[in-house]
Amino acid sequence: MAKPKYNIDGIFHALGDPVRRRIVDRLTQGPLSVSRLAEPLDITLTAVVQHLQVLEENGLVHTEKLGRVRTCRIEPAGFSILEQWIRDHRTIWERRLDSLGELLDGKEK
Amino acid sequence: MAKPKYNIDGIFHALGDPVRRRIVDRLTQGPLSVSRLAEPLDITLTAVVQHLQVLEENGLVHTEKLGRVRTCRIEPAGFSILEQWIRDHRTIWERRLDSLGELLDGKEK
DNA sequence: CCTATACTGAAGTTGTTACTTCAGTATTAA
DNA sequence: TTAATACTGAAGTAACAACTTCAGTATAGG
Repeated sequence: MAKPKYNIDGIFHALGDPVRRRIVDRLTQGPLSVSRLAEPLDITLTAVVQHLQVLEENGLVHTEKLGRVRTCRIEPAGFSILEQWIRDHRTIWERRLDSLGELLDGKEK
Repeated sequence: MAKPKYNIDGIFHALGDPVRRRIVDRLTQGPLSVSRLAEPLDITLTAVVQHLQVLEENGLVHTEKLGRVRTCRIEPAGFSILEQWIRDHRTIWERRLDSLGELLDGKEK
């Protein structure tokens, strides 16, 4: 599959899709094959593979094929880039976090 | 303008666009009017307003109109949701951050 | 060997997104 | 009161994104 680009643009884009975030969520509980990953998602295997490509291109997931099974696992690189972006920007909005408590309480995850 | 939704889906989508991130970057240095914001971006004013709508709908920017000028500033709410998402997921990939140093060194911002 | 499994790749469809143009409406300033 | 400024809104276009179908290929098991 394609090599990771590690740019913040693609990382935001990759994580902006709910299916891809769901894939990421499931992978945080351990590695899975493509077809195991696809089971609970009601889209075709092909679509899952396409999502995995996006995730892998952006350094969020790493996959490796052994025999006929491709195993997928979380790749921390992309997440670190994202975390770094947040860190770089946090100081600025932190100043205005004073009256934010009530907002966070009513948030959705 | 539209009211913020505060969902992680829209927040990732909003920040996935380089023009919108550039707007955010500029606003972290202080509030600006729509036309001042538009100056360095070589797209139409209308396009800038559309980007601002996306940012505002997702709680990343707040705008307020006084007279004929709409002033835009950073809104911490959306960023906090994002930060929370990262926090919720970080522990999982942290375990695999061992051999990551070299990756982060060669990264682009 | 033969069949099932686990993907892979190309190509097409549909909806969404980023952008444009153009024609407005308020404000402010002269 | 006129003209410039600062947006606003509707409508259209082009590119892209998410998905599908279908027709493969490679491996594993019986």
